[in-house]
Amino acid sequence: MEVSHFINTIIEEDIKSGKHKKAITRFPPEPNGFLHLGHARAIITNYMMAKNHGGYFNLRFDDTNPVKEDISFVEAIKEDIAWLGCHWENLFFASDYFDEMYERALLLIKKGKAFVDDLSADEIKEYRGDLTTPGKDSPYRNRLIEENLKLFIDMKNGVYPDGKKVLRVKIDMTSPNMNMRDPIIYRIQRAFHHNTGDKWCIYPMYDYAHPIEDAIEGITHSLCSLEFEDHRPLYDWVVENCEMENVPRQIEFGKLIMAGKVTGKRYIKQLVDNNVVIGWDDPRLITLSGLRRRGIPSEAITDFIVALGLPKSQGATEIDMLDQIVRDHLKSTAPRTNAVLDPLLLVIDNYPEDKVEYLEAENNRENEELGTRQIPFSKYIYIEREDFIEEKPNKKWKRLALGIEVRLMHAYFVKANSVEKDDKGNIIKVHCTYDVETKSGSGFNSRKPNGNIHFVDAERSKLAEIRLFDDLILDFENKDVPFFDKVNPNSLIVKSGLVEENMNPAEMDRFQFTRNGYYCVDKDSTDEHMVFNRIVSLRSSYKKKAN
RNA sequence: UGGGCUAUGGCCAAGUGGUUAAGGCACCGGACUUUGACUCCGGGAUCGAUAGUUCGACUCUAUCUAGCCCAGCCA
Repeated sequence: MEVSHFINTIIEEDIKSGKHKKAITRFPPEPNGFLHLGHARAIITNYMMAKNHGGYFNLRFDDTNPVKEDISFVEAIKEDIAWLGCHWENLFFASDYFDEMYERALLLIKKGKAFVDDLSADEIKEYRGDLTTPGKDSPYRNRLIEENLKLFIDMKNGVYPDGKKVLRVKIDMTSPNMNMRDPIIYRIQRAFHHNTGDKWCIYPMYDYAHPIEDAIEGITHSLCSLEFEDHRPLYDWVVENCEMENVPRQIEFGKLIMAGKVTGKRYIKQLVDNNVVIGWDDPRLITLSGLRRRGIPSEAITDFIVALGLPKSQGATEIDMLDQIVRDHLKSTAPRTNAVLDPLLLVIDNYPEDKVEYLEAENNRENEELGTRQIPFSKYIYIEREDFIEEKPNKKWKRLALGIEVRLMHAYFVKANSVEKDDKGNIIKVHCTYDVETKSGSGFNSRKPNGNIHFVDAERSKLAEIRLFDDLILDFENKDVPFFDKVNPNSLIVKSGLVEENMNPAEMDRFQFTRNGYYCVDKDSTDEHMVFNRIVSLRSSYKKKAN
């Protein structure tokens, strides 16, 4: 796929100048949570940059902090990335490189570039200064190399308790860039690591580990988000001072933010823990697993990411943009089928009592390859309640009303004559007559119907659970209201609807419910109890005109 | 208040000194229509502000304003 943005330009120049023969990239998630739409930008960008420039892309789990990570996320992340179609050449773990990182740290000490600091966490914070005040050197900064070497080895060998000492690098305590004020590169942390077990009690910090990981793997372009811009000088410092053979280049791009959508891990976790959503893969979430479960095609996500480009500006993209791309993907691939979410019985008084006709209906007018199906039609059918009104309200009304004639798609014209109501005045039945002359496909065109509506045969249809989704959080930007008070109580609407009797879908099958929207079979669905998720509704100018 | 980054129509976003300032989403008209869908046609910005440089600036300079990021032994 063609892409054009500043990073692509940089890579092309590096190849043209001979600096690199190809691009090697990586996606380095920390296995501490689920991936969401925002991550898709990083994944797809890294993947495509490598693929488009003769190279390859690695998946590397950045597992340098065992207390925050969990192996269970590793499989979930792999599944999400595979789903996006971004094939990784190698699967690595930062922990694979712990030995080499340790050796490089020894090298820094020997070069007089790193020292063991005995200051407490609070003291280190105090010595660091703040945004406007320069920091000052630690009193331990000038220890002898031999002493630093011994101390660091002792740290590694478990001589000291957690937090007692750290290894820091000597740069500049007065730097305006906080990251350069003698950053800590190793801390003591007795925690079981999913990969290295209890082998280590010291773990490298991100700023030290990441550039080494990239260099070891021969990454040419290390793409990450904007908040790491301030870390780039340190990244370069580590690569240089650790004397890494390969010199990767870090380039930052803007994060993808979706307007009105929750992406913060702690917020999603709270929603999950409080059963506001049914899990990390709830279709209302924009986690990749949620989008997948909802039925969004992964190709639509790729197209969406590419369409957005790769800006450094900050803004929130509206979900409508993704929705429209999803519709574009589904319109020619999803078979049409009729479903009635809110049934109203329609009795065709002049149709024979026991007669059943099977009418041919194309599965997709835009894609004949999807073929046709036979749909049953009889005296008793269900239509959508909102497709009938007693009195036609205005000339715009293109549905059924008393005295008005519409076409039942693929069947006949029917004219409504009377209604039956219950005690409360609710319409429970509409009586109509049909015109046999108007059968679909007969070529009849001597008069036009007032509209076209769909239906489902009353007896020959199946019940199904249909889930509709709305915004999970209302008034998202309002900071005055606590997060949980903004949860939309109606973000999930469950309908008991009727679908065609021939409906017998497999998991993840997608359909267009005629005149309504695109739906996907949910993982909760069984043969006895079908469950559909609305992926996205059809566009509609109806409600807008009505108002 | 120090440093880094960003600022183009309601939203996203092209554009790197000379274009009527791309495109998508959304919105508003209209055509077509056995999905009020699809498709098609039409509609809107002088580019955060100000002052400069220049024959000419969204593109260069200066100042200002606004937003985001940084003071974890997180990543």
